[in-house]
Amino acid sequence: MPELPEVETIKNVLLPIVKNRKILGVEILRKSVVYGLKEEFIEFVTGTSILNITRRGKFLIFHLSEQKVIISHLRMEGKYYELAENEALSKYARVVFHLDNQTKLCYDDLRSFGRMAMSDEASYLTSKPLIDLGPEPFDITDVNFLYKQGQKTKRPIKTSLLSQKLFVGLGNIYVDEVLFKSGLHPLTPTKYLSIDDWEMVVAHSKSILKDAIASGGTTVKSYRPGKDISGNFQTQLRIYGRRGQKCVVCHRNLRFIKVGGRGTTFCPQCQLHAHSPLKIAIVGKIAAGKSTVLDIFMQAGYC
DNA sequence: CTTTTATCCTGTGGGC
DNA sequence: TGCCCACAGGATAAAA
Repeated sequence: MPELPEVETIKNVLLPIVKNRKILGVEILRKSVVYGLKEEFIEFVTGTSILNITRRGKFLIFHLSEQKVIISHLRMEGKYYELAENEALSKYARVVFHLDNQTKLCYDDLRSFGRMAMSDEASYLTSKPLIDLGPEPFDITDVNFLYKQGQKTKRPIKTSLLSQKLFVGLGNIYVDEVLFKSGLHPLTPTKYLSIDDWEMVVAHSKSILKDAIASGGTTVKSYRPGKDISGNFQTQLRIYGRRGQKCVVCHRNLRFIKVGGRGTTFCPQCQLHAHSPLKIAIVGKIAAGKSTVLDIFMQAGYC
């Protein structure tokens, strides 16, 4: 669900609400959401205070007293919100933190894909899962490492960008936006990207993510950064969710394919395959298989 | 080592 | 209406 701008927004909305609150108790309503033993987690958190909340990629980091840290990932549907102690929990509440001001911090997760893990200040950045993350997009000043890393794989560029290993923050929505703006076909083998391509990918990632943060994120389906708050970047999406429509730039029919199992919308005119011929002739007699071949090319998004 | 596949869950919407 | 299937913003462990 949430990508970098949504997690950043959630962090900003949540911090003033829970900062310096002491956690009096914890209820775990779905134990699979917490790594390790339920009792261990409750013991770990109870009695600590929430000193700060930060973000690393799409992970939320709760900094507690006693050098304790909770790493929280919302995956598709996770969300945090505060309720008064006497208010009823939602059907999808998975973890509830009881605070010292008659309120409770609720973690809701319809699909229960989200996870929370215990860690500490000394090691959370250098142990899994954060250890494998690439840099924050806003910290990138030199794209050379991306070019070098990219040379090693022929995986589709979209898959590489979603992996969070080159740099963090892009999910299925923003990666389609970035590739569209960069004029790159989502199936382009990563090794074919030039230094200039990487410059463009990084520049557009920064500007799109920055604009999305300024809009409070994108509200698709159920995302809410907080109670009664929703993002509105969805009005600025130029390619994501426009399946079946025409390109906002060239007015050709947009194409929808699967890349690494993820739904992908792109413009066949504005996003050409890098380093592939622009024209191919297919000749043959009737029933020789020309249209079959054409279908395969079209399926792959070459024409 | 890299890359692909299966999996964790629940709900919604389209087609028949 | 009911049923079945495809799809949904993500990451990870296991398998290949």
